[in-house]
Amino acid sequence: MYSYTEENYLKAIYKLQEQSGEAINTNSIAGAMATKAASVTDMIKKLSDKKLLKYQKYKGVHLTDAGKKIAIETVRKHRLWETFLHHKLNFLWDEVHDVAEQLEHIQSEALIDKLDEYLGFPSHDPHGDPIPGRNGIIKVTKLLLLSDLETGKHGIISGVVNHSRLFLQYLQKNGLTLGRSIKILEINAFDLSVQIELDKVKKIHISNEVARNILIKTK
Amino acid sequence: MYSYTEENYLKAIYKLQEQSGEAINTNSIAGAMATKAASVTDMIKKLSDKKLLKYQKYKGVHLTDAGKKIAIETVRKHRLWETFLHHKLNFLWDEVHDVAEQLEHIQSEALIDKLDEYLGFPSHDPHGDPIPGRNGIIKVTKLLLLSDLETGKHGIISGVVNHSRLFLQYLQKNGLTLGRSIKILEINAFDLSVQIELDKVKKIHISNEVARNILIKTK
DNA sequence: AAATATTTTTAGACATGTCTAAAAATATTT
DNA sequence: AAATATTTTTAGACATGTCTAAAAATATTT
Repeated sequence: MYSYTEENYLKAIYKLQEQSGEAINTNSIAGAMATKAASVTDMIKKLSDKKLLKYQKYKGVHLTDAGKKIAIETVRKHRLWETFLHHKLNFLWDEVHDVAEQLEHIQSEALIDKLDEYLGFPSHDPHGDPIPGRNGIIKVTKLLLLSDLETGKHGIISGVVNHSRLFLQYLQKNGLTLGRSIKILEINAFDLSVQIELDKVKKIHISNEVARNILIKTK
Repeated sequence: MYSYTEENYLKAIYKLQEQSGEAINTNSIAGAMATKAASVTDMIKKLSDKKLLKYQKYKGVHLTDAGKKIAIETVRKHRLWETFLHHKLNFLWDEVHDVAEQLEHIQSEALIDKLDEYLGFPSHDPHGDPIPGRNGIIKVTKLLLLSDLETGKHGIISGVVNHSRLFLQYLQKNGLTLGRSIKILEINAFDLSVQIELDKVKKIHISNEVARNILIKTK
């Protein structure tokens, strides 16, 4: 149907669009795709010809419904595969992305449906990101940044902002994994670092930089 | 490392080589790859430059050790994925090939090793074909064609020659699946069709055409 | 508003893999 | 062995996706 490259462009544009809400410019796509602006312009024309996005020269781009559908399907596949790799094959949560980046392009609806069922129709991937349903609907849970919680508040670690391996490994090492309960003990007024209680027993001190990248579900 | 296309050529040449033992000519590769002889010549040159095969103009081709290694790795991946699809995702044995054809090109040694372990280091795929080990060694079991068994002989259905969906579906429908025990009751001298006893209870009549495509392990 | 900086597009090139049509080499028939 | 048939290769083209360098458009500074 669509090439790997096309799917990757659509996915990248979709993610940029979700963040900014506005038309996406050539350079930001080039950044996301690790390619050159000239290449982006070329590809944009192709995707525009295929009615997957709307394009006005020099004005940026936004996905059509058809383009968005493909982007979401690709995200769905990616997150289902990540879940498989983590839950079934025991990959660590910082190891799943690169392989899923390949697996997401396998073309077989039956495969994805059966995988979904095999995994028990998971709602979230190993990083806490929601997995779109086969209908393309994404159930978004309202999460707060740990850095935005006040002293005394508590909640459950439910996602990450930064997805880099370095950050994920740091969290893993310090037991700051999905599902852990946390409580804010003290916020340092000087550097905004936070003292937290993990799982009602362990005390941990984290920087504001870290706190700004952890998503918490409060009840 | 190597492109999908390169891996597919190497796999095709490997399989032709296993069958014939001799140098493989351009046309037979074109047939196996469903492409034109001119395209094969082009690709052969590239693979030859990369030292994956030996090539003499007009004389045909045979794989080097390096080429054979890649071919076997690709076969290993293909058969492990087929096993996964069948055993874990409940694909029928005639449904696994096409998806595995895509999955075999995913590049991650860790993935394949973990998949192998997850599946319990299977020795054979859903069609009874041996799965090469990570060291590239293929354990070949000596099997006989059902059509070559004499009256009164018995054994276990352990493989198929023809891998077409039509044939696999026929076998499935008639209960002629891997692991079933069979005994030759009578061979029709006229058309060489065979009356067999399946699992010591059911009597089935199959044509010689079918018998020539079922592999039996005799003790 | 003119000058300058930045972003985006265009033009032309290249790599990979494919093809058709014609030429060359090899195999088979007479 | 010459004629014919078949197989293989070559030449030149095309599609996809990428790039560099230059041109064009837009945004920002003065």
